Amino acid sequence: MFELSHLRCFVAVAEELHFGRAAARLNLTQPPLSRQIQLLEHTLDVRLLDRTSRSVQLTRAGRSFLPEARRLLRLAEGAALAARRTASGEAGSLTLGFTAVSGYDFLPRLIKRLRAEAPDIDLVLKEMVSSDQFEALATGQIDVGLLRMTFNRHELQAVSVVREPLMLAAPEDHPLAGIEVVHLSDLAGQPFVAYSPYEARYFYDLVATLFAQSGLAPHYVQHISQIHTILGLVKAGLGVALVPRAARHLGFEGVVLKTVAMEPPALAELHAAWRASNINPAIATLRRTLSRMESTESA
Amino acid sequence: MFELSHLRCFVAVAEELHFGRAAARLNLTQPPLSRQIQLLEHTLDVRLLDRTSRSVQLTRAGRSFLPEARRLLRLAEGAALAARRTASGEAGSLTLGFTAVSGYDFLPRLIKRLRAEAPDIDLVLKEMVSSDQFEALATGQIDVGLLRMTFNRHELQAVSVVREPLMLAAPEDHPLAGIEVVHLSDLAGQPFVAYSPYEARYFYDLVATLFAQSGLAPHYVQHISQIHTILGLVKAGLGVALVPRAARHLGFEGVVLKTVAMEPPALAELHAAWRASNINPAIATLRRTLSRMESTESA
DNA sequence: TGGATCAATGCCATTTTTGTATCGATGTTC
DNA sequence: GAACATCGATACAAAAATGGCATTGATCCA
Repeated sequence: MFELSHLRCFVAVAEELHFGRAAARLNLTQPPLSRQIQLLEHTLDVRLLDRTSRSVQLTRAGRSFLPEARRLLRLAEGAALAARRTASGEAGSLTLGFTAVSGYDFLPRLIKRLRAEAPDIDLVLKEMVSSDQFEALATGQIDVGLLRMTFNRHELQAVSVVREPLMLAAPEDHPLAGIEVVHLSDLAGQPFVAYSPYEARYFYDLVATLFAQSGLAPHYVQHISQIHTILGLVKAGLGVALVPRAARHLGFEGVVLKTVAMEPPALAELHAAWRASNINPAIATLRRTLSRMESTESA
Repeated sequence: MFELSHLRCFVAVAEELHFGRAAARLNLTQPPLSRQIQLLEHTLDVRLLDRTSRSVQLTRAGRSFLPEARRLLRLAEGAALAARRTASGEAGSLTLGFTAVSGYDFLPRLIKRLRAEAPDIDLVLKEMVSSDQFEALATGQIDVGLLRMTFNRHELQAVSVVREPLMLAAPEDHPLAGIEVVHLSDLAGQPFVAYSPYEARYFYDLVATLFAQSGLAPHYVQHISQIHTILGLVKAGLGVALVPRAARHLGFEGVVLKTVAMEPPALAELHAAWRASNINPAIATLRRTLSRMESTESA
């Protein structure tokens, strides 16, 4: 497997397209640089550069690899900086992670309440997908996450803050748009804009389970991670989709949302979660706000 | 600077919390493993693990570094795989990158047209920020990007597809919500929900330039990358914001959009761009669709 | 108190990396 | 066409890095 130093060599040659100048830039001589590139290519089993005694050109694979290499080097530098910053100890406030969908309605409501009840809490907001939030909670990068729980995580405490049904999203001129209440069987054979199994795993599973239990096999036409993009594709006529009810707060033009009759209803659940061992006092304040929201408001 | 092999050592020890077992896992003996960890710590100038002869514990910095280390290792593996896949040559269709905002209106319209005019084009959609699209265009990962041009890129060909003014987003119960046409001077002193200088660089610069030219210094309260999240925070009362007119297609509940009087108007411009040397014939088809949209439709 | 466990350190052998010198290929000039 | 310059690859030797064995020091348990 390659090392980051190999990537540095590759990036230098790829940018200079000249082994001598690249070597000078790395404070090496040309022969070891030549050998490092060969090592890298051997490790990958991919030719990254076509070279003669007179010219160096990136192959197609080399051109594809270059931004990846740069990205890895950049992330490595960032990781080193972040480690030093963490070690130096920086005072925190309350860092709140949140998913995109929670930003449509729940987050605004939470923030409004929090500002009214605890105006001295300094809030830092970080949008990230639920899987990234789990890691960020474990490491203390965020204090609280608004996320989708996929299975029991005993190191976290969590409360359910939103339970909402899925609704059908259809173009406003779609046959199903005129029906008051849609049945799952109405979706049979419809082109379907689906969730990405990687980046929107929670919703992908929720919908897949629903279809499996109903014996439906819709025709998937795209896999997308973001709700607003899904609504855009529905608007464009690519198909219909099932989206959490919170999407109605977007008021996406050209798309109608329809109640779907299901028993039991497929509910999308949003949790607020924090690490039990996190001693940040602002978490207790947030928890009180959350419990007051639960008892007085519904999604 | 550290190497990926150092990260492998660290991850093994961090997961095992025992140098002997971690060493066995790496097919090493314990002493060199101990030294590699010391090297890594020395390189970072950060203590990652507190250890006695009896126990190994992650420090706070170590806990923060662990997911970064894992991520780097994962990305490195992915980069190797991707390089091999590229080298083996895979036939493509038309891969289209697009920004989140273009997903609100332009992309759905484009897709609708394209499906009508060229139904045999197999479209692969990838949402990514403009800076990532530039890299993806250069490497052939996407054929065409819907993106914000930040400066002239002579290796790309581009056409402007949307030019839209910024509008003021305010909570519907805000004093400015009742005014028909807002002036920039009305924004003086207002809490302002701003764009992230990293992830929404184009809009950050556009707004910053506008304020600098108008001699305004608003009070920034948050830096956010996604428009719909900005609208959510505006709804929550954190402040007002300037958003591209396309946001009106959202009809975001609780937020009103107001025309802002400016001369010259600050226009947000979206381009379709492709690499001049990309010979994918589907690009020509897309270009024809784009030129027809330009002559018959406006944003 | 003695024995077991486990991370750190010392010393040495092995492996890897780097630099110098040279070779082979290619392009330019006369 | 020959001579020269340029530039990546290869050979050889020296320097640096890595891994293993043996040992030390600290801690825990019976």
